[in-house]
Amino acid sequence: MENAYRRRKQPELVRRTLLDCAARLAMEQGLAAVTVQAVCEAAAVTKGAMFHHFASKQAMIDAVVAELLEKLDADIEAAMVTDPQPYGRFTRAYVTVTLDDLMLNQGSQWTALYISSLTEPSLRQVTAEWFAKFVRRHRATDDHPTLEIVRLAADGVWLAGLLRDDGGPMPDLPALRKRLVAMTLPD
Amino acid sequence: MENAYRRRKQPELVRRTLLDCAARLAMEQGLAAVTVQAVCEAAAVTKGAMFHHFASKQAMIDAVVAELLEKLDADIEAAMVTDPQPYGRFTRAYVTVTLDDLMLNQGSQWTALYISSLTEPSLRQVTAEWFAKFVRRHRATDDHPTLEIVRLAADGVWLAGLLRDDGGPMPDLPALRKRLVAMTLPD
DNA sequence: GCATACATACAGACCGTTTGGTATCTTTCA
DNA sequence: TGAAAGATACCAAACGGTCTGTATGTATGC
Repeated sequence: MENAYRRRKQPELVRRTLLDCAARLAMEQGLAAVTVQAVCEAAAVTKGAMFHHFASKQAMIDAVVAELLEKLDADIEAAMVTDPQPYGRFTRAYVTVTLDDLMLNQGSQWTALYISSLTEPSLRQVTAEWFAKFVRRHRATDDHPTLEIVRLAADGVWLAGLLRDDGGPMPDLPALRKRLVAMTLPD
Repeated sequence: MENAYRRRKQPELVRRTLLDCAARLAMEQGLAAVTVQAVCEAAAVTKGAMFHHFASKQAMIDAVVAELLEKLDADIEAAMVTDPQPYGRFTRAYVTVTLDDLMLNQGSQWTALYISSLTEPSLRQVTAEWFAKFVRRHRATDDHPTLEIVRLAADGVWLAGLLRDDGGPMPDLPALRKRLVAMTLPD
């Protein structure tokens, strides 16, 4: 994004870059590090540009979280369509998507941001609704107490992933995934 | 804490009040709301007083988190000494302390703060070490994969507790507690 | 009377946001 | 077809506010 002033205009790219930089900052240094200045500096644009694309800083952060939830949405949906077994289908998808993300990209790309969206009161409601939507939608196939425990455990893995880089204990993910998935299958 | 200037000096009380107010702010409005000004205002003392008791804002927050972890420590230890069954003793204590806290005080007193201590990079390491300490210490009795799943599920309940007030789905805690504890017992 | 426990006042940095201007892009219409 | 006109994209600078932290003053407690 060099020589930004006189270059060709590329609004879509700038917007994307801003969102990506904001997400990266939140993940690597916490939500507190997501200042307008820091994001713009990382994206190599000025604050004016940022405020052209987003009405406020909060609007930008909201957009980041919304994108994150949409991505999770899509991943879960994709995992579900290939699953022939109805019982526990959503729970299985939830587990696989969660653990696979942690296993694939070392840096646990979304974890910190996702958890951050829970601590910030302004973002809590969005995530709460997103989550409630799923539970409501799949009540018919995923209502068993054991399945709930599996989902809660998957959430717990998110947290463990946060501490991973700081010497926190990290479970054997492949084995854990296997075991959790097994728990979602009917006896 | 009225008439602060000419009242009797009570350093211990002031320190306590500051810590309590900082914790309350973090729990109710998120860690971002914990500014020196806001804490001092809530405690009805001046910044001078606060900086007399704590070397920096970060030192104060560290103290809050340290207290929280100490409290958890004590609660877990207390739950363990009354447990005759060695196998899974720590995991059982972890589950009961976690869920009982959420069940007892509606507002999930510590949840938000605890999660914040995971999100904020400056606090992560302390919590990671605290957690690793436990796992290390009780490896002999709590190393089974099922026990790990139970602990992860308990962590997941922390997260669910965060979303509770915003309409997020909340599990039936007494039933869940029963079921998780049952999973920690040898067959 | 000296250390401790505060209050007061202030400094300097950084925050999100606004403003005003200058590019580039797109549409319109002669 | 192309030039004028308007909309959009972006920069640069500055504003008011709030942030943490410091320096200094003043009371209390032993």
